[in-house]
Amino acid sequence: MVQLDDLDRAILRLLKEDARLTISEIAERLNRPESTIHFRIKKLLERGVIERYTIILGDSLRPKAVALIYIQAETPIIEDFLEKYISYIMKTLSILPNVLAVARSGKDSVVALVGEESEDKLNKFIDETIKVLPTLKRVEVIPLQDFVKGEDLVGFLVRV
Amino acid sequence: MVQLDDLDRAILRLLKEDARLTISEIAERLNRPESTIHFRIKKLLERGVIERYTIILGDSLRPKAVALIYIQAETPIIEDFLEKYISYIMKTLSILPNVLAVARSGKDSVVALVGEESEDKLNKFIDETIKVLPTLKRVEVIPLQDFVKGEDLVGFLVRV
DNA sequence: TATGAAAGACATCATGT
DNA sequence: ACATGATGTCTTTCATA
Repeated sequence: MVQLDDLDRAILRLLKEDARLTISEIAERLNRPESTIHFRIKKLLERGVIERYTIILGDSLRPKAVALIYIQAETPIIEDFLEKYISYIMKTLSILPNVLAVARSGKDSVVALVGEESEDKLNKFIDETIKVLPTLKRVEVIPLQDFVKGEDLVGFLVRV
Repeated sequence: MVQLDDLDRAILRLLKEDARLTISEIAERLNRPESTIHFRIKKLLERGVIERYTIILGDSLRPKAVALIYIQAETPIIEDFLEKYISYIMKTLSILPNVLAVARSGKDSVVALVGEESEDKLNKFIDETIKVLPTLKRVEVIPLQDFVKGEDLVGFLVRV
């Protein structure tokens, strides 16, 4: 479906590190003419290989305490209600500003990535805002510390 | 620690959506002179509020099946060995290209975000590459489907 | 810190190899 | 895929408030 050659990949890698590199800088580093780099990036955008450009926010704006929350919904008497439970939970979580990401997990579960300024606030948030949602059967909290890979994930997700 | 006014926040929000907006476009949208926008962005970069610029890769390069893996390490006879177990697990996972993120979780656990082209390949990868690591006590797989928030997380993390 | 104006750098496009 | 040149736009800097 996607055909990328070495040059495409090299360009993508450079832009991933620093999307503000100018075409001439990229051209110089890869020893190719500017016109070629320009053409390639244009194509990568047209093909949707590059979806969009964005910024990663620094430490000062990032929550200091983050955790994954695994939420299992109650099994309703009427089976069709499960979908309603799930979509209610997901929508409610999505609205909250310190919920960084929400995804469904299997038939009856939802996973959320949450962040707060401190551990205390995070625990308070989980107890007072998440655990009180209706139709929950089980809530597991998986704290995340010390990222070894994907560290700037939080700086990418955090809103301002 | 960080002092952001409304203009800073407005700029950050625009850049988060599209970091290729030119200074003049931003200036126009926010009804401020270009030099002011330029000055603000410069300051945001200097202060590290904006950490860096990057690209988000599109669907074609993203793994179709992603899951969180919760890994608990064995409790060693000699307590000091736990740290060695954990750091071995984390380092090993980090090297793998389809492991998108790795973080520690508490004393004896690690969480990894993994992605593969298909569910089959993902399960195969988990069985053949993750579960066979030494010193594991417990491995929980939490599949992620249908992101409702933070959807382009995968396009942000995926490598090329 | 904000602004306006000027200078230089850059992206973009057309054309041809 | 690469080269070149023309064009308009954008960034950057600086003097000033």
